[in-house]
Amino acid sequence: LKWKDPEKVLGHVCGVQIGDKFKYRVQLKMIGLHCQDQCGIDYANFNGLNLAISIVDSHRYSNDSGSSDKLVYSGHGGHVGPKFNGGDKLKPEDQKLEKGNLALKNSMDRKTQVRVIKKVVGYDKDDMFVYDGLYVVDDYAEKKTAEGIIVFKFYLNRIPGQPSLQSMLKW
Amino acid sequence: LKWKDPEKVLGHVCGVQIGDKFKYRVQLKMIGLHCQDQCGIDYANFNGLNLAISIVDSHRYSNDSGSSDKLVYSGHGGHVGPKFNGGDKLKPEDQKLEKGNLALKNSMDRKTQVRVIKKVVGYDKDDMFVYDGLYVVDDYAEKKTAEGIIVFKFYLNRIPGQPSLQSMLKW
DNA sequence: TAGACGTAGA
DNA sequence: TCTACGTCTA
Repeated sequence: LKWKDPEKVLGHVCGVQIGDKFKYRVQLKMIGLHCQDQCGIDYANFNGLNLAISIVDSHRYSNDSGSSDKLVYSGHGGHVGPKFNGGDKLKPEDQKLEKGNLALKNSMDRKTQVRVIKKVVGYDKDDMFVYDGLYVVDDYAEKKTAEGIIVFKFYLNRIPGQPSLQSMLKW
Repeated sequence: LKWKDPEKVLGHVCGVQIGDKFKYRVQLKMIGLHCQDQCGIDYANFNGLNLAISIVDSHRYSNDSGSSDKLVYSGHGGHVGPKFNGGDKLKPEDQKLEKGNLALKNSMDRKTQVRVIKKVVGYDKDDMFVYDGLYVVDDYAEKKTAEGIIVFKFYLNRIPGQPSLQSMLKW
């Protein structure tokens, strides 16, 4: 269920608070938080431009985030990341600035909000997807891995004024 | 939900008739017809011996069945079959007589019943999983593909006396 | 048709 | 940890 008006799609989802937890990706889809079954980057076409709507950080790629209000999110594609289906049997390839990667770049250009869902490992003996709130893509870079493969890195910053994930999670 | 007694596990499932249709694999699991999410061969350990319980023919491997009461079912493993996840990017390898393949062989030796579910393509504009009834594994062979890869073929025959799938499906 | 930061069982 | 005859979107 998607609309062409960014104002009705981007940003928070009605009824979902920061810290809300979900066990399955399909639940994120059902409530409209992240409308992709497996893909980490959801996006839609708004008046001819693809903008990112939400991303899920499941730690399948190497997203070395520093502080809690910064997030480094890897682009998708290229069979990058050690936990991919097919594992290390698939040869890594250059990632391309297309699909979700391009949408994230467009979101950077337009400074639009992106919802972030993080997979929290070992919460209450289980892994959970947790809504972390809204971020903005401030920068991106083409990195080269040790094998010489191009991988995109998107640098997101959490929009200030939101309650911290820690406080909402109540560990 | 599995028991150690083959008589309570093998054979028909209470309430499920030949020709019953299901859209999703998970439905087969919920009613106990085939308790695997993705794997085509379900089996369990009965007094130390793994026996096949049910198989799903989704046509991902090349199962060239002849008549309607015969079924040639390919073993699993080895990244065989053109419709595999990862597609043709994964190198095919020899299949091994283990897991589901071994269970099917054991079922052959013991002449135990195996439930068969077939994916029917284009039924009522949709693909459906249809319960086809009970078969027995009569033979198996190690085949070599054109690339020299070992693939198992299990030759199953439908147990006589069951209503035909055609008659129960009411095309 | 191919790709995707899934998911459960062995 | 790895596999597996899935399943949806683009």
